[in-house]
Amino acid sequence: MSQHSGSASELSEEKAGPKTERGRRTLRRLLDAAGEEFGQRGFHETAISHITQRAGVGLGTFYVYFKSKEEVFRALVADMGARTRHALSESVKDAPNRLEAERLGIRAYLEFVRTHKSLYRVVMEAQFVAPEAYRAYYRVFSDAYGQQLSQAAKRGEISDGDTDVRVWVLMGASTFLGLKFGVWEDDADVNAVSEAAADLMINGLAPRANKGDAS
Amino acid sequence: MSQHSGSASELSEEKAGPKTERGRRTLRRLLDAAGEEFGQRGFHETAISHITQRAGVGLGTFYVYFKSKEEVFRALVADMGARTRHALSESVKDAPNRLEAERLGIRAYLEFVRTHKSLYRVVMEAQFVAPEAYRAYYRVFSDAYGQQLSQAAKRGEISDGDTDVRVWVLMGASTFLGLKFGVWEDDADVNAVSEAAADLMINGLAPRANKGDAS
DNA sequence: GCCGAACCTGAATGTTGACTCATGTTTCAA
DNA sequence: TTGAAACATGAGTCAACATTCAGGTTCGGC
Repeated sequence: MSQHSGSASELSEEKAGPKTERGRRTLRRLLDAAGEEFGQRGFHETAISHITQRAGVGLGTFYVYFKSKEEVFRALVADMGARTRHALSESVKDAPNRLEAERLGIRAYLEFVRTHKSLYRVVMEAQFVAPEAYRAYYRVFSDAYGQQLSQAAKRGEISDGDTDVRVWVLMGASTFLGLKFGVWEDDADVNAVSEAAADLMINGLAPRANKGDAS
Repeated sequence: MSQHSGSASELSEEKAGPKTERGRRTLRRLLDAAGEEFGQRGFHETAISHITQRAGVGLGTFYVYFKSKEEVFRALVADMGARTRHALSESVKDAPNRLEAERLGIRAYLEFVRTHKSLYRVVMEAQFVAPEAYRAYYRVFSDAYGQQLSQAAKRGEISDGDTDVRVWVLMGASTFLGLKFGVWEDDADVNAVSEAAADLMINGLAPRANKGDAS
């Protein structure tokens, strides 16, 4: 209901980025500043004036680029989603099989979180500030992830099992590892952590049948 | 610095619950109302007046029992921690071994989340509203969980591995399952979900060596 | 060297809501 | 019965922003 924006040509409902170079630069400054502030102080502790000050622009300028505080926040969540997906698919690109892809994925994810702590916190806070954006973030993720797992199972690279459940178990594991070892303890050995985690995800907790291991 | 509360006998720094029955009842009403409101609308969307109205008391009464909005919130997080720990240790009480305990724990956790959605959301939001309480919540959890895993490994009931990492992987998995199948899709089959999850945690993704399974 | 579009600005507005406090009311031990 | 401790109350205070707006400034094509 209430879908009457006026002009008939804009189906996508308002968009249109900056027209000049100056505008694009200002937009980027605002986005970066917002990411830092939201990530550091959280959504509610961050005032628009904090963002504009950090960006080095006037308060009013903010509203030239965004309709509201929530809007930047949503933009940041979407941005983080795109970047994360990109980083992960890159890191997994030439994995020989799914188990190896998992291993690589976990490591890449941890490293990515470390180098994007602010945006990572933004995504997590989105659960409360922008629930729809949060769900969308994980929906996109889980859809792609589920595809991969199903196909791998079909190929026999991994055992059969409930894909949906597996996806959420794996995303949860990565997310918590990211929080603990990426954000809170950013001095931990990423390598060791991701190896241990991958081992658990691949082999489970069950005791190994035979201890003999040929190199 | 600045530790001069006056009376010398109060080492624990302010506490002292209600003295009368009336007081205890009012306190409980406020806590319950706060849990509901915070869980439903979130910390920042909840006004103290919402809480007192739901509790059926005057606005000022709130401040008879709590020093601030944050304080109730923290109390709720602590309460949820205690309840969750209790529910889980009960459910796992007579598991024959650790793998079985994991299976039971996951199911119990999911069920618990379903029946305590509001407080569950409060705990998650604590990450941003009361970070210290949030970390404490997981610290207590992971300490106990780590103990269990280490001992089980020593007993040979589970394979060896980095306990700290495992604890966080498992907590993350449960938390996300709780969010997805406990809060968001509360019509999913808890049984199926927890079985599938337990299977993954216990056996991992790796293809089973021999398909033959003797009952 | 001019014009309109694009962009910039920060003082002013208006709302919201946590917290205070002066004033009751209830309880209960003596 | 009584007085004081415990409890209850809600109008009023006050600071903190999000958002608006009326009035600039800069830029690129001509």
